[in-house]
Amino acid sequence: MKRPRILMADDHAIVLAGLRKLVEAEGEVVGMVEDGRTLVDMAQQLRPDIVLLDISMPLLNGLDAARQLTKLVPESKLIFLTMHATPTYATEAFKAGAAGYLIKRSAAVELKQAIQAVMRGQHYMTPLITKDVLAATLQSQDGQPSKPLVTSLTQRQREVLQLVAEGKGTKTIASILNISVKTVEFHKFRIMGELNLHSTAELIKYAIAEGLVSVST
Amino acid sequence: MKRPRILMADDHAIVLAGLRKLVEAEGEVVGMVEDGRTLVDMAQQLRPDIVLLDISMPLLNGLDAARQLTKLVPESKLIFLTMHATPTYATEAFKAGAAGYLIKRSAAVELKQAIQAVMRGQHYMTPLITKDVLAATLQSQDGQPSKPLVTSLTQRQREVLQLVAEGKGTKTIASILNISVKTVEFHKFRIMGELNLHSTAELIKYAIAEGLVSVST
DNA sequence: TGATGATCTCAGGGAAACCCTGAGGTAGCG
DNA sequence: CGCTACCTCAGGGTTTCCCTGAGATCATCA
Repeated sequence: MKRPRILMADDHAIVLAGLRKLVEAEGEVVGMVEDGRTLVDMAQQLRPDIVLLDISMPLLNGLDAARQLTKLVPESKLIFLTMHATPTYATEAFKAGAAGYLIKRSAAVELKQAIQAVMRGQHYMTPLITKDVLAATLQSQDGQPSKPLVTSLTQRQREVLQLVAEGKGTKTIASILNISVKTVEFHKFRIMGELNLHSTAELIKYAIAEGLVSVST
Repeated sequence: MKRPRILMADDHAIVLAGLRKLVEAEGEVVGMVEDGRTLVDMAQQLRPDIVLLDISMPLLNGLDAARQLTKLVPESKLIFLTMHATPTYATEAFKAGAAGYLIKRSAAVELKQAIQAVMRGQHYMTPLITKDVLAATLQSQDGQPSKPLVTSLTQRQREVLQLVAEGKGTKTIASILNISVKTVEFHKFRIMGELNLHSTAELIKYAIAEGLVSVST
């Protein structure tokens, strides 16, 4: 197989230098950039086989950079390597034209697998989040597949979730909503099943991430 | 100069693997771990010359790990390598016994400089934030020291709080810390009293606001 | 119209956590 | 030495957690 020419983009310079050592085992690193705008410029000049990029970058974020690159340099395969492990970011990445999605918690060997997969014309997603991504897409077949998962909850479930995240006890929530404690417990149970969460702590962090409640209170 | 034995800690596996390649040019990498608690264990066994560690790590954050390591393995020099570029974290790190502080935006060459500096018994701080650190120090001379961190809690209380906020159950926390469930409950009780909080939900939001844990994980 | 699916409602019940009180052990310090 | 701070743990009543089963309502669809 042809040795791919690779352009790398990450705003963490020291991390980028380290990753280069790993990537050099799989291909030729033709450039390294530290912001999205420079990435778009360099990609047009270098026309690399693979662009390895982060999402969080100055001047232009990785998702918007990807949307431009799919039009400007359609022959380059895009592989995201980011700390974001949420299904929302992953689906956005693929909608933006990505061929691969890794997270920084992924094992180093996944980098090799992803590069080889996209060079074969295949897609690659880190197994660490495939389950969540599938769950998210299945639940939103009709509507936009990239909306936050909170929309898959019912009205009542969102009410309960917010009160839980605000620190209200089960009994308090029951009296606020004029339902029994058992019903509140049931809603929490269903919410956790729906979102694939397994503790009240995760429930609260989810509500915070979705903006249902604020941390400053 | 003696070739230093280095232990590395970062919860981003793929980043860690890349950094290893850089570090191997400066010393012998004797181990790599992905959480703070394993770091403390391994450091006691390996007694490395240098510990290169992140702040954000599961089970035990890097700052608390450093506080333990300065007592348990005082001969090991601690170099932080983190994405946190705020003076607060940097000063906390040095108060916790660090000999070096880098951020992930630092240039790769700084890694070499930091390692060599601490091996000579000197300290190293990335020039990217020295100005801010000095400004913060001067500002805190006259007025109150600006410290939003969880310093009012004891070491043990912070450990429990982090695990609670990570979504671990009381029984799980007890086994991780090798103490009884009752002791874990007691710590939570004292933490809530100390912080004037009244539910696990508020506890979690507090930990998030203080940066003990991240919502995106 | 009857069937179906989605939702809300609630109970049972064992396990676990919550909340508080009391109390012993250890380390540092004046 | 006494004092303080901290960690440790038990007891025990109350509450919540987690899951299963089940009836009621309502909109939609065949």
